[in-house]
Amino acid sequence: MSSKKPHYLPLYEQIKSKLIARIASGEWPTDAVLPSEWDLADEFGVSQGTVRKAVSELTALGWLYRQQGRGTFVAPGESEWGRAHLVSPGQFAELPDVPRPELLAVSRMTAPDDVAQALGGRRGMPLHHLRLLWRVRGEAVALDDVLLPVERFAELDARRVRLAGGGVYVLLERQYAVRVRATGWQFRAVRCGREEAVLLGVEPDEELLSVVRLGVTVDGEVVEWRQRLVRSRHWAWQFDLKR
Amino acid sequence: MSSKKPHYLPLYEQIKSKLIARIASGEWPTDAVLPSEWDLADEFGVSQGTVRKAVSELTALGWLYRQQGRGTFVAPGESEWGRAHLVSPGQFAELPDVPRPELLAVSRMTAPDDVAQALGGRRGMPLHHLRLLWRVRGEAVALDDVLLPVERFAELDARRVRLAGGGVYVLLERQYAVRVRATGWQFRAVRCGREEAVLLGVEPDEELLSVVRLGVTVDGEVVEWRQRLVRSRHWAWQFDLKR
DNA sequence: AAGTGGTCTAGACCACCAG
DNA sequence: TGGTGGTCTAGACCACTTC
Repeated sequence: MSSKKPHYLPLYEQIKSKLIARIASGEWPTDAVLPSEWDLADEFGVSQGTVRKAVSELTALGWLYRQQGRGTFVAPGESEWGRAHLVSPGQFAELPDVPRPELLAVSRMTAPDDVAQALGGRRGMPLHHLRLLWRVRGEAVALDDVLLPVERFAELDARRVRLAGGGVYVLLERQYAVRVRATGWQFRAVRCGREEAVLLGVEPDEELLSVVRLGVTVDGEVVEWRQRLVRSRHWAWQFDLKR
Repeated sequence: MSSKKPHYLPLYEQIKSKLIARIASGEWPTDAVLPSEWDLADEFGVSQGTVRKAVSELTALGWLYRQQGRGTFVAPGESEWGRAHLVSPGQFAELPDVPRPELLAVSRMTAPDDVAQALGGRRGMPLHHLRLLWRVRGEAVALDDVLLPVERFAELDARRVRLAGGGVYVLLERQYAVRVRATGWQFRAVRCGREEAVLLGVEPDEELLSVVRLGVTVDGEVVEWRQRLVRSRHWAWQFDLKR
C-alpha cells in the first residue's frame, strides 16, 4: 500500500479505535448507554476533553449519539436505504415512506469480473446471491441483488436471513458482528429485463433507476456488492446531505 | 416556523457566523489565508480553543481548509458537480473525467407549480432559464436546465454567464456574492425527449438519468432548481461520501 | 528560529435531564 | 439535587512549514 503512515497517533484516535472495537464486538448493543466522559477519561488515563473529542468524531461518523443531560448511546447500524428515501418526483419536503423488504431467493454464483474486482477478490470467487423485493404499502418499488463473498460469510441461508427480518445488514451485524456501511453509489438509467419486469410488476423495457453500491466494514474491507433497481415513474430516490 | 430557538448562542457559533459573513462578503477571496487562530482569538476576545472549534466546524462544512504549519484558507466554492463525478459503470476506483460546460441558451419563463413551490415562491414567478451542455473529451454527456428567480438575480444574461466561463456558481459568486450549495438530490430514470435527444446526440426515447436538485445559500434560502439529464449507457454518476 | 496548525491538560461553569 | 453532556479558558507542548 502507498498510504502514508503518520509517525504518531493522537490519543483521541487511539480512543476512537478502542471504542469502535468495543461497539463492533457487541459489548455495547444498540442504544446502550456508554460510561460518562469522565469515567472513560479515568479508564483511558486521559482528560475529559480528549475523550470528548473522540466521542464527538464517532458521533459525526454515526457510531454514537448524544443527549445532553442523559448520556452517550450506541447508534443503530445504517439501514439498507442509508440516507436515501423514496419520494414523489419534485416533492422535496415530503415525508418519506419506509420500504419493507421481502426475501425472494438465496443462491450461489461465481463472481463476474467487475464484481470480483470491486470486492477485491479473485476472478470467479464464490458469492452468495440474495434477492430482495422492497415494497411501499404493498406496492413493489425496488429489487435488490446482493452479492456477498462466501468465504467471508459461511453458513448463510434463507432461514437465517428470514430470522433477521429480511434485513441483510441486521443479519450481518447479529450473525457475524460486522457493521456494513454503504459507500460509493453509482446511479444509472437502465432498461428493465424480462425477469425483473415480472418481479417488479412493470413492462419489460421500462426505464429503471439502477443504483450500484459497495458495502464496507469498519476496517475498510469491501464485503458487499449490491445493485438496486428502482421503479421511477412514480418514485424518485432522494438523497439528503447535511454537509 | 416551528424551529426551536435556543435561549443562548455559544461563542463558537457566533464566531462561525461572523467568519461566514466575511467569507461570503468577499473580504477574503478563495484561497486567501485567514489570520492565525491566535490573532482571531484576540480580535473576537475569546480563547484560541474557541476559535479553533469554530474554524474546525467551518472546515468540516467545506468553507475553509487548513494546512498544518501554513495556515487556514478559504475553500473554493462547490463545483456544479459537487461530490459527484462520471465514471464507467462498475468501476469504482477510476479516475474521473472532468466535464466542461457549454452555455446553450438563456431565456425567461414562468415557474411551473412544483418548481415555484420548491423555490419557496409564488405560482408563475418569473425565472431565468439557463441551458448547459456538459462534455467529456468533446462528447456530450449531460444537459442541465437551470432555473433561477429573476427577482433574486436581476440583469442576468448570456454575456455575463459566458464571462464567468460558463459556470453558473462562479457567476453567482462573482456577480451576486452568493455561494450556492447543492442539496437534496432526486434521482430518476426517464425517457429522452425529442429536443434533448438532438442536443445530447442520442436517440429519442433512450433512457436517461435525471437528477433534480436544489441550490441553497448560506442562509438556507432556496435560489436554484436544476435538472440534469445524463447519458448513462456508458457513464455512471458516482457519489462518494466520506461519512 | 519563528509562526502556524494540532494535541492535551486541569479546571471552571452552564444547560439539561431524571430522580 | 446529582449526574450528564456542552462550552470556555489559560497554558503547555508537539508537528510541520517557511525563511
